[in-house]
Amino acid sequence: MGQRPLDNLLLEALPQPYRSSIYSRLEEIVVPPGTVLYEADQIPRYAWFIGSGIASTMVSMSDGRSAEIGLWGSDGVLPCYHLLGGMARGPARCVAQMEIKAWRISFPELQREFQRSEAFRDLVLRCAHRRSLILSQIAACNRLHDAEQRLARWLLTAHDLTGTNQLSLSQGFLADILGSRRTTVTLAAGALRRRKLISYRRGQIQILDHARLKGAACECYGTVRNLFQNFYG
Amino acid sequence: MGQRPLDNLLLEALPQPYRSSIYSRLEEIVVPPGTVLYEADQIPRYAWFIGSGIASTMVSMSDGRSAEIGLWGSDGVLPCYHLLGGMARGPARCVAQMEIKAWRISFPELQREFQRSEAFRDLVLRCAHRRSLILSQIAACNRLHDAEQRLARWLLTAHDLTGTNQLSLSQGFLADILGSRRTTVTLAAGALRRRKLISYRRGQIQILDHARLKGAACECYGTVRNLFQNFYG
DNA sequence: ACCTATGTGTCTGATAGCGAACATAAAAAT
DNA sequence: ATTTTTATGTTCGCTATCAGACACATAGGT
Repeated sequence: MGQRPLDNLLLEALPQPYRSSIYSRLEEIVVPPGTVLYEADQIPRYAWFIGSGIASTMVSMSDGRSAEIGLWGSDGVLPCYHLLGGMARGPARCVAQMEIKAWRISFPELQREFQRSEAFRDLVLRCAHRRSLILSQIAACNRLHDAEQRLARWLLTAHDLTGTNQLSLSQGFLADILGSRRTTVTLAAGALRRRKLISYRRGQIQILDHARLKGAACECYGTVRNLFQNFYG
Repeated sequence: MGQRPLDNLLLEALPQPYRSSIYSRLEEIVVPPGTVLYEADQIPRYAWFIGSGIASTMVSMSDGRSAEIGLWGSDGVLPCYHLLGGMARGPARCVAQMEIKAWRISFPELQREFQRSEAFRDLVLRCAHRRSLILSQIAACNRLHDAEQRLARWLLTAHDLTGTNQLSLSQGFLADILGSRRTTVTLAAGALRRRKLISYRRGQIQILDHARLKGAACECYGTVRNLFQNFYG
């Protein structure tokens, strides 16, 4: 298992010496779980390159209900869509789901870098490309699959992005992520625990059996995992 | 009401004389409803600039169920995500929902144009940007809103993209689009008809009262409509 | 006029999830 | 040690949707 290395795949894919010149302009920062990396409907202040930890992009409705539309780890840059062009406001906000170590930079400055450097732009475009395809799959998954399948998918993806089987998340937060009620998550998690695929206690979830948990997840887990492969290869 | 003009907003936003040189390399074509513009998991043969009509991008699961993840009219280029870079296979296929008049071009040729021309690339990036934001909203909508709200949203969006109140679609196809069962669509459509917001008969749906239909739709209609505004402005 | 495809209405029973309430338990704060 | 906050377990009735079946209506082809 072990923690992922503190690398960001996009930054590491940049050619030298350009990579070093970028790093020198980045601010290394550690933020606690719950930190909002950027807000919905606002121009983002910073762009973030995650080194370790995960963050969720979430869309909230006016009645307060919400659903996760993307889970981000140490690949890519956030918010990558907003770098592409035009007005930079979107319906999603981004929240750290655990302690995150990241490099950050003023968003307008990174927009200028996107215009200036073809090497950097190409990597951002690859990131946006993959992420759009992943989002496509998740959009359909949100409609077609039930809470237990989506919970299993989410746990496996979170494991892949963090390298740990131990996730610190309450069922209430998982309900926001999955776009379901807390009681629905409790039932789904209880069903997975009864089958000994996971265990949990008060905000700590542990994956016990990856192979069988994959069987409980919808096909979207595998589809998305394939899209994550060779992100910049 | 009346039909939309036979223009593609992206093409029309190109500066002259470059625009004319692009047009000269495009093939003008009319395709019937049901035509697949590109398949899932395959490298697309053509890129399409729609002039009139609408097409749906759909994701299908292995059990045969499917959901629409995007509705495309005379803005933009399809498949815009695949132009961004890297491997060009995605989980979505694209189907014409009515007769489409479009300009098409070999996909690899348009990829080269994307690399070559900054003016063209900028417009594609704006398209991909807006579309990613719209897709984000739809991904959450698919999870959080019921069939009747989503049906109302879809009908209004289809109207906005085609300029007509008369849509030729069976409830069976609407079920595929909305990711629901045909009987669920029948119930939702029946409820809207009882309130005199729409009328329909055998594959023909008509919007009767836009204002009140908007009231029956979820907030996602307005959110997405705002994102469509000033696409290239 | 007939047949056939397809679209629609409408039943069933079954299930997933909602929405709200309440009890318990564990951690955190004082 | 006590209080407060938060997380989880569990109940209830209710609704939306599923899954399957069948009847009927309509449009198109012959």
